[in-house]
Amino acid sequence: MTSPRLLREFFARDPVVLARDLLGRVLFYKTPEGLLAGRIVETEAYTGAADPASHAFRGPTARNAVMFGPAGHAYVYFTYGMHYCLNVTAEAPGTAGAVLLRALEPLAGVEMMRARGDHGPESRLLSGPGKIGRAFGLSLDDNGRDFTRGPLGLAAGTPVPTREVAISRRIGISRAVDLPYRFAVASSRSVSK
DNA sequence: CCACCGATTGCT
DNA sequence: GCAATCGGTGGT
Repeated sequence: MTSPRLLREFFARDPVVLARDLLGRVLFYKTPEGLLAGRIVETEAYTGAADPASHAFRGPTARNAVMFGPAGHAYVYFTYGMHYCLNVTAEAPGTAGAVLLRALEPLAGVEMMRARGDHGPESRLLSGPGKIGRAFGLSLDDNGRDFTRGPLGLAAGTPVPTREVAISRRIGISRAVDLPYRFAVASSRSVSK
């Protein structure tokens, strides 16, 4: 997981496969104020035309444009009037696909995360997609960032064995509710509720 | 142009 | 169980 080219290949796959493979890897964000990082413990896959729950289901729009671009870029969307959620794009250009990062275990920058207002237990600072957006200070300015270059990126981390992976239905959606596209590290206290 | 509603969270 | 809070989306 070092060269931009190898990273690009890693991301440019079926988002369902990518969502599983992202577990255990490390998401980092090098901000001017310091390093933020977390171990990925919960993800969800969203595909395109075949997935009614995906923002890309009805085709390209201004909001979902990066989902149709090259893999390995941040798709950040604003929802419920207050939350910013982070995805990493998948698939080849022209084909929509993304993985929603739903929960991380904090590894670095806990002070900075707390400074943004969450005073709960450390293990719960990043235990939900909206909480990741808040703790990392994400906004629409981050939409489209290249994970293979910029301050936002992925480090190898440690592999998660199959017996530790819990596969289930996606959370908070009203369509395509039966697809087993959610992946979580069973033993982690940081998985969303 | 307008009305609806969401890939959420936290409090009652 | 439900309010907060607002821009994207789709229909008129």
